Parts: sequence; C-alpha cells; structure tokens
Amino acid sequence: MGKSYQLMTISKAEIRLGAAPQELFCVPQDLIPQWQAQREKFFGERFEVIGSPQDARRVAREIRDNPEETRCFITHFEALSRVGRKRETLPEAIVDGRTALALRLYDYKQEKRRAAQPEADPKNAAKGHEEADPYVHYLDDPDLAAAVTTHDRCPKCAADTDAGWNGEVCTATKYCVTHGRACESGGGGAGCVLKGCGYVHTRLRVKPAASHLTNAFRDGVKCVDELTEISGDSQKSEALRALARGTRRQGGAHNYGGTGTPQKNYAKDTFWAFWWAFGGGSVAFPYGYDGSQRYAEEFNVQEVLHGRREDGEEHLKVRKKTLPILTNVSQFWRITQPSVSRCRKEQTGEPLVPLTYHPIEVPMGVLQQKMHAYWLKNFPDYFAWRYPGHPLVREGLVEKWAAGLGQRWRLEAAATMPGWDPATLEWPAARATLGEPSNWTPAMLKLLEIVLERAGCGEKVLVGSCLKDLGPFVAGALAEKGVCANHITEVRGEGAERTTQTKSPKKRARAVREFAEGDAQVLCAGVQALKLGHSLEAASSVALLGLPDSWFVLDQFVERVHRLTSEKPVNIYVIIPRQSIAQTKWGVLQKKGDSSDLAFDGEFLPRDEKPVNWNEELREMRRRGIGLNAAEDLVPEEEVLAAWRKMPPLLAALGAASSTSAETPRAFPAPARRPRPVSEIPAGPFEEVSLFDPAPFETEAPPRKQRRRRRAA
DNA sequence: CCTAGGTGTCCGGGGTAATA
DNA sequence: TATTACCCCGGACACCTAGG
Repeated sequence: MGKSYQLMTISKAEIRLGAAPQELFCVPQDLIPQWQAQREKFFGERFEVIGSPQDARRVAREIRDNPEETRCFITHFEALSRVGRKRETLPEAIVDGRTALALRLYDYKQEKRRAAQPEADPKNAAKGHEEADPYVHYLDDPDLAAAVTTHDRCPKCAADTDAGWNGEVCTATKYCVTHGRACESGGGGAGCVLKGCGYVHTRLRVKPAASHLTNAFRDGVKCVDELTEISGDSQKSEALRALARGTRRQGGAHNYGGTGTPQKNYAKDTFWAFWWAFGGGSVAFPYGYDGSQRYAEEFNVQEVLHGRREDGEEHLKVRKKTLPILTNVSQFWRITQPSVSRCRKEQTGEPLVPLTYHPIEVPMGVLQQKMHAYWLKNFPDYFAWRYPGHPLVREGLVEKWAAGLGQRWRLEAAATMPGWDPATLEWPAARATLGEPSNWTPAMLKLLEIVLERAGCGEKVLVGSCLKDLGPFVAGALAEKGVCANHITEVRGEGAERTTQTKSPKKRARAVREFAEGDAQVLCAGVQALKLGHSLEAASSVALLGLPDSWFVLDQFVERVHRLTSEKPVNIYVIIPRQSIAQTKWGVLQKKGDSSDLAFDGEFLPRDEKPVNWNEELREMRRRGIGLNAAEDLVPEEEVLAAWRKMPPLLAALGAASSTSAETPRAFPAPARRPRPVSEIPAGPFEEVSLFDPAPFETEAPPRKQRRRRRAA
C-alpha cells in the first residue's frame, strides 16, 4: 500500500502549495474499501464516493458553487467509463441514413434562421424551446410518409417487424454483419460474420461522468491508481483520458498517477499514462492526443521491410514492425526523470518480509506422460480431424504451426490437469489410446500436500494456475479433507455439459474477501484473475501448478501476497512435472524475469529480447524424444489417488498433533526424496535457497508415507 | 486457432412497497 | 387481499483485450 499513501500525501502537499482544495482519486472498484481504510488511518477522514454519472454531475455543481470548500472524493474506472444514458423511449426516426441526415440538416438551418430573427416567427415564440418530436412534421409530409422509420425497421440491423423488431426492441436472429441482412450466402460466404442484434430504441445519451469531473477538478488534484490501465483504446482508457481532456494544463495542473508496473515491453504502453500525468503537448511531454504513433516510433526500435527488386518496390517500405526494444534511452530519461518517482518496495525503508521461490520438480504420472507424448506426436492428426476443411490442413502445414493451433494447450493440459483437456475428451482416437484421463498426477498430489501442510500450520494459501478449471477441482479435493477452500469460478452442468466460467465481479469479490478476511483457508484462482489491486497479505504461501506465459503476470500474482503489510515470510511453491512443457516454461519465465526491469531503474541493458518460438521449442522436444524414454521415473495414477485417499483429513491431523505436541501442528512430513538441487535449475532472478525450507518439514515421517515415497523415487 | 479475463447491456425472477 | 410498480440481482449474450 505504499503507493496509495504516497499519492494521498502528494495530493495534500499540492493543496498546501496552492491547488484548489478538492481531491479526486480514481481506483479499481474492488479497492474502494481498502482506500477508505487507508484514508481513515492516515488522515482521519473518509472519501465521498462518486459512483455514477448523476453523482458526478451533482459534485461538479457543488464544487462550482463552493470552490473554497475542502473535500476529497473517490471514484472507480467503471463509473467513469459508464456511458451516461437515460431510459426513455426515443422518438420515431427515419431509418435511411441519407434521408435522415438531409432532414436534420434542413431542421438545423430552420432552427438557425429562427434564432437569427426570433420575432419573425410567431410559431416559434409560442412554442419556446419545448419543441416536441422533431420527426413528427416529416411524417405529416406526404412525400416522406413512405419513408421507412423505426416503427417498421430496426435501425441497427434493418430487421422488419416479421423478423423480430417490435418498434422498440430487436430480438431478430443472427445476421451477417459484413453484407447486412440481405446477405446472399446466408452468412456462410467469404468474409461473413454472424452476430445478433439486440438493439433497443429507448436510450438517450447524456454526458458521461468524466466530462463533469474534468471541469470540476481542473484546479484541484486528480490521482489515478493503477495508471497502466490507460493503455490501449479501451472504454476504460478513454474515460480516464477524458478526465484530463484538453491541451497542456487545461486537462488539470495537478494530475498524478501511481502504478506498480510502468512498462511491459512496448513504449506505447506508457504513452497514455505519461500523457495523462504530464499533460499532452506540454513542455514536459511534447506529444499530443494523436502523438502515440510518433512516441512509439521514437522510443522503440523499428524494423522495416523493403519491397522486392523484381516488383520495382525496393525503395518502398512494404512492412513495418515495432520491436520490444527501447531506444533513444537518454532522451527517454530526460522526459521521464523529472516527473517520475520510482520507489520500489525494498526502498521504502519499511521492513519487507522475505520472498522465496521453491521450484519443486515431481515425476510425471504414467498416463500423464503417455498423454504428453501422444499430443506431442499426434496433434496434426487431431487438427485434421477437427477442422477437415482448414487451409493449413490442405497445405499440410499443421505440424509447422502446431504451437499456435492449440498443441501447446494440449501439452499444458497434460502437465497440469489431464482430466480437463477438451481435445482428449472429444477425439475418439485419443480416447482409444489414452483412455480416461486422470487428474491424479504426482504434481497434483504434491500441490494438495503442500496446501494441506501449510493449512495445517494455520497459514492461508493462495493456489494459482493458468487453467481456471484447476480451481474447482482443487477446492473440491481439499473440501474432502476438511479444508475450507474458495475458488473464483462457477461450475455448471454435468458430464459433457460441464462448463466453468469466472465468477461475476461481485461473487468473485466475495470469494476473495472470505479468504482475505474470513474463514476460507485456501483461495484457488487463475493467475491472471487477481492482477490488479487485491491485497491478500493474510496469506503467506502461494502454490502454483500451471505457469503463466509472462513474468509480469506471475510477478503480479505473487505480489498480491507479498506486500508491505505482510507479516510472515512468503513462500512460493512452483510445481513442475519433470520433462513436461512446464519445465520449458519455467526456464523461459526466468529469462524473462531477468529483463523485466526496464529503463526506469537506470539498469537498462539494450538487449535483444526475442519472443519465444514455441513451434521451434516443440519441434526440439519432439526431436529429442522428451517424455518418450523416461519410463523409469513415473508414478501410476492409481497409486497417487490411493495415497491421497489415505491422507488424514486436516481436522483429524490437527487433533492428533495437538495431543502429542504443543508446537505448531505439523501434519505432513518432508518428502523422503529431495528435489533436484538448485544448481541444476537455470539461474534466474530468484534468491538461491534450498528448494524446501527445512524448518517446517522436520518432523518424522510416518512409515506409511515413506513407503509410498520410495516407490515414487 | 486457443485460452484467459473483463465490460456493457438486456431480461427475467424475486422481493417489497404502493395501490385498487 | 389481489394487483401493480419498482428495484435489485444474477444469468445470458455480445463484444473487447492480451497473449501465444
């Protein structure tokens, strides 16, 4: 929470130095309670919440009337991006665009003429500004009576009343967006895209919240948390940009932003953040609203491809590509240095608990290994079966591009959660060879063991995966052993109908809150789901099965737990099935982590960071036959399941432990076989530590457990 | 082509208060 | 007491973005 405290302090300081005494903070919606708590703790006051365009309008009015009053407000991105709309049936309008435009133009001119000589038109004086429906008089015109209006036809998709338009709501079936409702091929032709309509003729646009707030806080202080949200052109981003609309200081003289991760790979990621905070087209940041292209070209290396000599195009740049390599570093520093305060957690001077990564290698299961090898070899056949008419199948190029066509996910499933893999389930050939895939792999057991062990010590554990379906499975398994585990997905249906979806924001927030503040001991989440904001310092362990692709995502996930307010040392357990794709991924991640701190720390090395070529990696795996000859290091899935069944539930374990020892209950023993030493794992940005912190695992292993382990080894 | 997370919008169900 | 109006919430759907 160092960031929020800094922002609040700066904002107070600005007011002392002469800014208008109104503060506006904009933060992710989930975090408003957290910010309120911080505000109360440090400044003894609470924010007023702006949650809708109506609130924004009211606040803007109040500030205009009372500019000297000291007030602080908080709002969230969604409230800003919400387009202001009023529920009100719209007047009947002419559907044909050209006719409508011509009539509006005519109307506009009439209006102007009336405004120029108001007394000349007695009708106008009588009606005042309360002119009712501007379209009514067109409909009275016999020439226009035949025009098609919204009474007969949906203005968005042109469906008539027979096709599902009722004058107000369009319930028409899907249609081809490219060629309209009259598409000859019925949506099956080249370039056809089928989409539903759902247009409703009852909404009136009003000004969105941002437009009120920009003016109201022009002289006050505006602070945005997670400033990286304003990259790209999403609605959220546009709303935030609107909050600083105008050139130079018109957008507000006191704009501040906080972010944990200023830059990923491309300079354009930072453009809007700087534009927002420095003021577009100002001395500090000489790029305007349309300057992002130039900015990207100036600070990223550009790769251009000239045309071919045979075509006479050698002087032409036919293709241009922006590379994720920063250039003009000195210029970049001159722009950013005066305006950016970079403060890492380690530098706050606050005590920060240590963070330790424990990569744990486990053997693969027999079936798991078989599945891994099978998909490494047979993916092209599956693809040909699934998409018989696909151009790549006809050209015989599936093998070359397999990584991008889904092979990587098949291997990911094999390494993480074989029972999930939809391809294995739907392809009869795979089922014939592999049978029913089982989730009970040694990796899964290790994950559950670690969670039980840590939970047994009274800790809270965060479980992460790149497959969201791991959540319900792990939570279910843990529930069997008496552990209260939450997950953030929703499971619907049974058997083949079964689907899982991420819970809606509110439900998700509840699941997270139960974990952060309530009784839930374990939270299972997709690694990408908790990127922003959430503070989970109640947890002190993170267990990962199924790694994300980017270091950034992994780091963000871990940082939910490793915070300035964390009290216990944080341990990250990364479970890696030996010789699976997870091992390759882990290596790649560590390399990426090496170069993640770019220009801002002044430790920048202009290195050539190539994206990973997964097609190449998979070919290499296939060539070396990885996973094909490792039979001596495998554990049958039935044994894993049996071992899990035998494991005592948490409550029983706690009872037993407390009766024999007064110390922290230690229900689960250390693995008899030590994982590979760190020296054999490629060095990365991690502290070098023993893979398993020996302290909590020192108790004697019960004999039953050791027997299983020896067989596994 | 595959997977993930996320936002915006409408609709319908359930609950509640107002009204006939 | 029955009916109606209204609000809130969650589900369904469309659509967007990021990443490979």
